[in-house]
Amino acid sequence: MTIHIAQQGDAAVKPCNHDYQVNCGNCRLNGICLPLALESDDIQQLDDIIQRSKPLQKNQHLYREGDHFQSVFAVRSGTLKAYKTTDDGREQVTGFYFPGEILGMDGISNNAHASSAKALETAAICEIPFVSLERLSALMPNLQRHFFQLMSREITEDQQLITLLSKNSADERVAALMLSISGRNARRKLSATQFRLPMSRVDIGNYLGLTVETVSRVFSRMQKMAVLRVDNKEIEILDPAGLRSMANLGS
Amino acid sequence: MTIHIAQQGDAAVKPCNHDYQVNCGNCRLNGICLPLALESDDIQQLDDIIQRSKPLQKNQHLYREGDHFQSVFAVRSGTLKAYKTTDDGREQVTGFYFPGEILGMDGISNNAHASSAKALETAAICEIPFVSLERLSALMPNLQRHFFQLMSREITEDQQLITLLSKNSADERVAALMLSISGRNARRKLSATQFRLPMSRVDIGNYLGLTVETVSRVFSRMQKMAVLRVDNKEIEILDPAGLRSMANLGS
DNA sequence: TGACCGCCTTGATGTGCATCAAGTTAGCAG
DNA sequence: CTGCTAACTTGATGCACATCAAGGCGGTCA
Repeated sequence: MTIHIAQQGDAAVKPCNHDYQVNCGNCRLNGICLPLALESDDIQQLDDIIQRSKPLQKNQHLYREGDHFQSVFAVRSGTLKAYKTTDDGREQVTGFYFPGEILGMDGISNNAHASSAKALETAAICEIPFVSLERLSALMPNLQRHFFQLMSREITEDQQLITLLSKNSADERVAALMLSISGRNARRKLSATQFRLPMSRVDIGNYLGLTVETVSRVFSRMQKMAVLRVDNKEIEILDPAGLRSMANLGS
Repeated sequence: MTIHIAQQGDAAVKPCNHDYQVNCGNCRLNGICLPLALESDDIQQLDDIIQRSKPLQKNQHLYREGDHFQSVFAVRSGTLKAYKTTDDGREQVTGFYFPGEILGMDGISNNAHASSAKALETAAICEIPFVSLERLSALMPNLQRHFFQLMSREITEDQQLITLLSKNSADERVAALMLSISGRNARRKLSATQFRLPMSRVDIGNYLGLTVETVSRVFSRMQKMAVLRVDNKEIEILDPAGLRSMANLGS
């Protein structure tokens, strides 16, 4: 078996050659992404159904509410936001998706995407055609189990957000989001205490059911309390314990 | 093939004889419940894994947050509420479950129930052991698909609630819940305009992120506007169009 | 370099719902 | 029936966050 190495001039014959060699087997996210819990033979099969197209640019849509549902997607790099548009034109951000996370599962129930997804920055995406995933799931119990678990996690996370929106103050909501992002960074072996927010204050507010002004004020307050250092989108968590107690979530 | 008819005296040998003859094939909910989209042979197989135990009394728990996850459940009669307890002891109701609906799917991700479920009134339940369901799903593509869809629907419904909590006024929230209950009644061929609320004002408020007092005031206001007739738990929708416009959801 | 624009911050004011408080009604046991 | 309790309603007051308004900062394009 020979391995084809990228060369000058390939671009003309192979679009997207810059990362054609990426696959689930060598992807550094495979410990947290869909291949989790699969044997290497199985990973190979999963890999065969996955499509990798050219990266999404900032603000490009991966799919839009109402689009025919065909695939779920894994984030390989970058960040996306999912959102619904209410009939009176307002937006509700329903989630942020970081590398290694799966989105699009809300489209399964009606064969149409229930929300839109757009890139907050340049993002590389793995597309997983759902019919292939179903076929494979029937053959690979571990994959079926894992996908059930992924959907179940989406449910529990939504329920967390419901509780947050319904019971927690502005301070608590923002603190909880910072902790969530911190934890997801840690899962990807990135710093849990220093990171750059990929989303705007508007998006944060929208996600947390707050206005921009309130989000901004909360950040200022946390900075004054020396819990966070905030420099525009750069965040440093100075006092993780303090932040956790502010979030008031316990778990 | 002989059909065994219930007789006096069976009780001694068969506990729970009062409804031992219920099965998915003859259940009047099979058009909206899990068996939906299955052939009758397949329904038989599904039926074989389903366990029907004696009904839950009002306020009894079906499962509690943290319990080991083994099964998902279908409601055959009665109503349940699912709720989480925050670490500071408060409750967050995450959903109400009516006949034909499935609950417990949030336990799949961690092999432990992420919420508690208790009966709001006497309720008959079908228990579906998850390992059996997985096994069967691998053999029956339609079942696998349908279960994926059910989980996906749970996700989209949670997202609806998120939007409701984050963007809508007290009036809109209550109106949306009334419409939701009305629609779910219609699905079960019951009246869409007259029904009895199985849950208390406290539960409604808790679910919608409001206090009891606010819920009560909204009901009074709607009654004054002749949109609803409210007599304690008895509800009559007098002006469905008005209620829809109050809910301000469009879809 | 300056002018524009999107994004963020900060302050002043307003309001929808929570909170507090005091009945009223329904269900139930005796 | 009488008394008890849980559930609900209604009113008065307060507050967290929205809204309105103005200004600062950073990036980009001519």
